[in-house]
Amino acid sequence: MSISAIELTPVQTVACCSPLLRQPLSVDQAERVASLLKALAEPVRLRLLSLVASHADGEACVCDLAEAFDLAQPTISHHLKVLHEIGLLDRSKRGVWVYYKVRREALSDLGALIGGAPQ
Amino acid sequence: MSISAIELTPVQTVACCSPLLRQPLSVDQAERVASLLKALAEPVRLRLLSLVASHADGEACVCDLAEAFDLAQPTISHHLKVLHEIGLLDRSKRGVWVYYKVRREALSDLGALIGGAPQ
DNA sequence: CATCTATATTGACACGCATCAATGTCTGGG
DNA sequence: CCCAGACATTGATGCGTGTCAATATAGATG
Repeated sequence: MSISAIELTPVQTVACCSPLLRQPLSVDQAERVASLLKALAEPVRLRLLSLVASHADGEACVCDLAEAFDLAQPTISHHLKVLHEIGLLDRSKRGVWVYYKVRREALSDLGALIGGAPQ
Repeated sequence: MSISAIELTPVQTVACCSPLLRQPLSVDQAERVASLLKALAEPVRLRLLSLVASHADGEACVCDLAEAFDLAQPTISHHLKVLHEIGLLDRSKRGVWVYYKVRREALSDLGALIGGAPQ
């Protein structure tokens, strides 16, 4: 159902935008950026991101992550799915385990979009 | 109820944090960062920010801003209040008009927190 | 095939929040 | 003093979403 063979994550579709303050955002741009930020703007997901990043090899399986929270396993899976779908987490299945890894480039693109070009 | 006489905006209370990925966020840190991002993660507020920034002198009054949206005036006031309260917009009243101005430093702090230190 | 474990999906519920109409507050002018 | 205009506050409503229990899927092992 994707438009082309090239798969673009939501992050990539806005990473090209001017920094927030350079010119008025269009309605479409604002909605795309907002949905990205909404995905980040959740305490559990923020902790998941930083936990994954701090893990050995920058990777962590769901079982490692779920231990750190007082939440049901489906809830953790849900949050990981959200982060994966917007392109902030890579997902790789090895055996029975699923490993997630932070896409640092995506996060820094988003940071630059908000804070202005890092240059 | 603040800890000291120095008034810190929500942005300033997290701006000192390590970048998101350097070490696992505490529960408290995650909640503070999340509430900041929630304030940003709204299409109307994103457009308001970029509109104010693009306005002459980097300032705009509510009447200028309200014109750009198909929303009731109280809704715009509500969004401006949210952005002001987290420290992303400065507020100054002159006569009957209220002018808002982007605190660029606050935004760039937030961007750095997400995207890693701009260095 | 049967079973166990790791992870994902589904459906339901409760809570937060964007929005509006109505009303309040403040300032300037006649 | 009263009116008009700019902006804020309040209260109500509908929708989005974080959470869980229950269930499904999929890989490993015997």
